[in-house]
Amino acid sequence: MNARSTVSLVGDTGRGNEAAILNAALEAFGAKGFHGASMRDVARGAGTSLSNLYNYFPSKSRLLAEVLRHANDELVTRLHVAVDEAGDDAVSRMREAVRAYVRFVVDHQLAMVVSTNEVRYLDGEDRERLVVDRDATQAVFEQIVAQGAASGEFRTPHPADAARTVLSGLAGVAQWYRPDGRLSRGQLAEQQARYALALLESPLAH
Amino acid sequence: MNARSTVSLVGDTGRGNEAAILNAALEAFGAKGFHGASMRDVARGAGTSLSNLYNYFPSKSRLLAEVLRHANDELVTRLHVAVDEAGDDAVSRMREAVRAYVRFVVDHQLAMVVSTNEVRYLDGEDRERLVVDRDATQAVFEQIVAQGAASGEFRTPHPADAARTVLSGLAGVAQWYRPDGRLSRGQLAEQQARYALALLESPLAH
DNA sequence: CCTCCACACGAACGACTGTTCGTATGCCAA
DNA sequence: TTGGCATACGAACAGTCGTTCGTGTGGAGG
Repeated sequence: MNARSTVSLVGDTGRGNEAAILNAALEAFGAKGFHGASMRDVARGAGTSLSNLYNYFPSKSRLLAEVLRHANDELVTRLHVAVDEAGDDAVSRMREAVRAYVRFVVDHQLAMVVSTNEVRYLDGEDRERLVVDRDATQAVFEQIVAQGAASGEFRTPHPADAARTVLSGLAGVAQWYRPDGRLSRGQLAEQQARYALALLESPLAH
Repeated sequence: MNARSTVSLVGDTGRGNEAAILNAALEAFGAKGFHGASMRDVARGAGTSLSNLYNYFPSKSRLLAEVLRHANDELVTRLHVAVDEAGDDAVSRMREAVRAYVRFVVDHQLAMVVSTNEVRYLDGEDRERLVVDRDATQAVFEQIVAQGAASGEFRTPHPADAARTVLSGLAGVAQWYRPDGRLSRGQLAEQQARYALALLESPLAH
């Protein structure tokens, strides 16, 4: 079945066409890249006029920043819910964190791709804010790995480096995943969880 | 020490300013992205005139294609040398392949970043040719993992998927590596090799 | 000497870019 | 009714884009 979710990243915000513009911007930036997509592309996708975009966002780069912020918020929320609902041991928590991450990639692949590929076009405050938000994601994984290293559940040295490598691999999933692929959403999540636990040298995981 | 190599990706090609143009294009595309960088940027970086670029490359996208082809050629060459010089067992071959890959990332980080981030702006024959070339890289890793799975050196199921995950993680290194980081080139290569072997569930590796 | 070819340049073209301006509509509060 | 505010639009601006054109130079081969 493996159908791609058609749920938009941004739900209604209560401000006229704001959500439509944000989702259209995500589509445009995802399809053509930040500099390859024009504000006219975004307006067309949102079903509104070019000049009306500037009633919501003061510039193109700020529009990108808002798109990325919405994407990261959704990811962080999902991660915290998943980890909170997991057991107390590091293996369980890591497994659930990876599962949640992969499910986000499958549900909002475009958002993930844009997040990793276009973030470098931000500058100034917008960039700093997003870096801080992204560090929060990394901290979730780092803390779990540190816990597992302390308890003996993970035997990998340099927990912080290992956590980053796991995250790097997960982000990579968005680059090659195809909704019509061989594995279902759940199977992919399970497989990635196994890879992560193996990389962390968890003796009991397999 | 960790000094970044200052060796250019493309050596002299025997055709006037060709190498300078290719290297300048790599710098420009890496700094601003394919659509963010202009042909005028490339010309300035190469120390030549805008119109002269078209004596060497018929279009901007073809210029990108040639840059990516040079980068991939260098990577594939290094990989084959490393694997050929390794022992016969899969663990040794994988370790050397990962080491060579990481060393390429360190030596030519910009080329690696551009390869992963800008390849999607190619289309038509240029894109197809690069996909074929990239499959050759993947095949090197897939074959090693398959060998190790058959011999029992690797216990991971679905060798092809595992190989892609390893490669995906290695490509990710280029996104976060900094020459002034804590680890030396050799230490980073060693660490990534350990991660790869652990992910492949190699019982003897650690 | 002459021709050819590789290499180099400045100027220009039409298309497209992000952004601004002036204006209009309709709704809510006073 | 009046005023203000959020939302919406078309037209226009100044700048940049990739690409082409015409021209020029200098060395190699006949």
